[in-house]
Amino acid sequence: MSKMHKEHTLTKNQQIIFDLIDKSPEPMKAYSILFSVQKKGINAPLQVYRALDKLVEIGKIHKIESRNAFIACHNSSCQVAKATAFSICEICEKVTEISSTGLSKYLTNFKDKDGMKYSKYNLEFFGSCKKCTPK
Amino acid sequence: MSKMHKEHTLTKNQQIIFDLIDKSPEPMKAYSILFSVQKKGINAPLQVYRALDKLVEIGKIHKIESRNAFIACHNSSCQVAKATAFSICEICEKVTEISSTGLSKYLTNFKDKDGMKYSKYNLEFFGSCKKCTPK
DNA sequence: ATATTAATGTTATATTATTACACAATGTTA
DNA sequence: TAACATTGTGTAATAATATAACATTAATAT
Repeated sequence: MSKMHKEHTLTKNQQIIFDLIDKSPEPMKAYSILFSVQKKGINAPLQVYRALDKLVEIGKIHKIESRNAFIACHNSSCQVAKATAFSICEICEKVTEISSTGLSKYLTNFKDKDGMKYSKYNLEFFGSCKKCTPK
Repeated sequence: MSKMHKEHTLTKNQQIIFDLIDKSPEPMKAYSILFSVQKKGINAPLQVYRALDKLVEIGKIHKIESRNAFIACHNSSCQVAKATAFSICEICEKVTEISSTGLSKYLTNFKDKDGMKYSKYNLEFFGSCKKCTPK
């Protein structure tokens, strides 16, 4: 039992769409996914959005909110999408999921002064990646 | 010189739209802003989006990415929109800007293991606010 | 004054996402 | 296994969010 979260058997549409996102080196947008899977019989936006919703829900993919795009989860410690952090290069748009135990501990334990109970967070860092930063 | 950021003189459209957002108890969406300001001579989406872009740029308002909505900045320490954190109640959709020196210090100084240089971050916490949390 | 930059007004269009409805597959559970 | 509930599918239509392109005007800088 090394997996952090329950295995879900993906349905056909979910599997097709997950595989596509998982293989993509960059975040994918819903309509670009749609165009890519039309040869596989997925014809309508809703079919894509439904699969995306489910995949996000079970933590197989994450939505990059500032980009309206989706990437596969490569971080077993981001317990079912409850605690996500990304770095985003504003030059080349490369997005990387951050897996820092320190960061996730800090944020998971963070309490605001209003005593609000948090069940989830999403953090997006912006900057320029190593490649795009002039020496 | 108590202000954290340079004063910008807002243009007419910018001022109208800022005032509206500033008075709103909840985040406002672009098209709801558009409907509200049509009596004041702002007729087209682009006029709203242009003002919003500028207001975000100078730090007078922030965009809540997960909601596609905008709130006025009430946090002098969020240096021109470079470092923003919000708490979002998933029940009543109340959004509050978090001003925690500890949090902003921690995140501003955070370095990932790829050595990426960050110039900005946005953090959104989700949960249920005091009002919406059953005792 | 004139060059430059920033903002405006307008039309059209692109992109992102959801509603509504009918039906099929799968999973309980009695 | 029959009945029921739940989840997923397919399709059409439409809503909601955001930008492109172009002409013009206002503000700022030299």
